[in-house]
Amino acid sequence: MRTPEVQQRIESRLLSALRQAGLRLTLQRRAICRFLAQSEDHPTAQDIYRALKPQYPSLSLATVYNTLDALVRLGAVHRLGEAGDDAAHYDADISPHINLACIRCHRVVDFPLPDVARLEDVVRQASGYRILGARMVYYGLCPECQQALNQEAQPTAAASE
Amino acid sequence: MRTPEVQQRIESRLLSALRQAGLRLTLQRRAICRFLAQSEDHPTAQDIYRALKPQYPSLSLATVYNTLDALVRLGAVHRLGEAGDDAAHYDADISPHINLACIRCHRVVDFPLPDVARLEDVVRQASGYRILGARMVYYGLCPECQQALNQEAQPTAAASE
DNA sequence: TCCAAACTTAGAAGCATTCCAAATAAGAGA
DNA sequence: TCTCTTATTTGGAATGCTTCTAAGTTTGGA
Repeated sequence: MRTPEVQQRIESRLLSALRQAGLRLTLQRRAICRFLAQSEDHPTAQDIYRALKPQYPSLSLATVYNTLDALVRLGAVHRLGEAGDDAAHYDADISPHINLACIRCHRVVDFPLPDVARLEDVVRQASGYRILGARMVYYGLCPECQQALNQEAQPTAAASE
Repeated sequence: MRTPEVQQRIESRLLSALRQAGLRLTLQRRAICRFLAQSEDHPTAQDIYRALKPQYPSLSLATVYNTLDALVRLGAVHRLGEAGDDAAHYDADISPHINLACIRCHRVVDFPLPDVARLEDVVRQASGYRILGARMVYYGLCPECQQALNQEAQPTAAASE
């Protein structure tokens, strides 16, 4: 559960990014930023659209894509492509943290990341990049999928229980 | 430039992964694995298809997708979604390394990663994941795009040169 | 050599994402 | 507060990546 303080901080950061880029803070953009700040998982454009449509009946899917695109271009939001489903997922938490991506069930869960400040400095100086955000991705099998794979391999032993 | 030894190692690893999974090593799959092992950048399915079509005229795009999907499911290849263009990119180098993703020009370049073995152990033990590969993603602006943005901001100063 | 299962192929279908033109709303200035 | 300019929203069409399907082909074992 993301604490209200964290939500508030993320929402403010997203709105600031839009404002500083000279973009207008429309009702729709505010709603999308608020939703991104609140959601713990990594929603797709469709997820956001479906969640906000009831409260904002005029909302268009194109607007969701436009806003997400603007936020990604500003570096305020990350676009994730590890999920096996074809839709892009978005993450408003751009602080260095680990994403654990299961290659079987395609879930992507967060994991706190120990200090990487030094690493970031090394990369910044050697590459010349202006670094806006970071993300460590480990690909693997989550505990549930490891168990499921074991049961698939020996189905009789488990079934005779 | 990827050294021939590295190419060979990657190609062998991909073929082994397919073999160990009980999948057949067809001519097409061998060609796709070889191409993945050789390409330094992060090709899309289309890139692979176009590159191999001349030499394998019967090759189908569906086969490319099937093979890539199999390799991703086996954890032998990573699917990247940071590129802003809509197609998924694939990376056969699953050793821990940094991807520098420019949010403006969408290029994704590799960067060698200092030792993260300790970090990986911490994550493995705390999460229960079976970790198959890792990738650090820094989002930011590459040197060229920083320069381009500066010129856009002060076009007259540069033009009066 | 023969067979069953796995694989490839081409094209159709599905769906995420982008594009477009008309309608609307934000924000600056009077 | 009112007006105006311009960015933005909207819905639907278009694009293009990816998946699906059925038929033909190939693989590897017996």
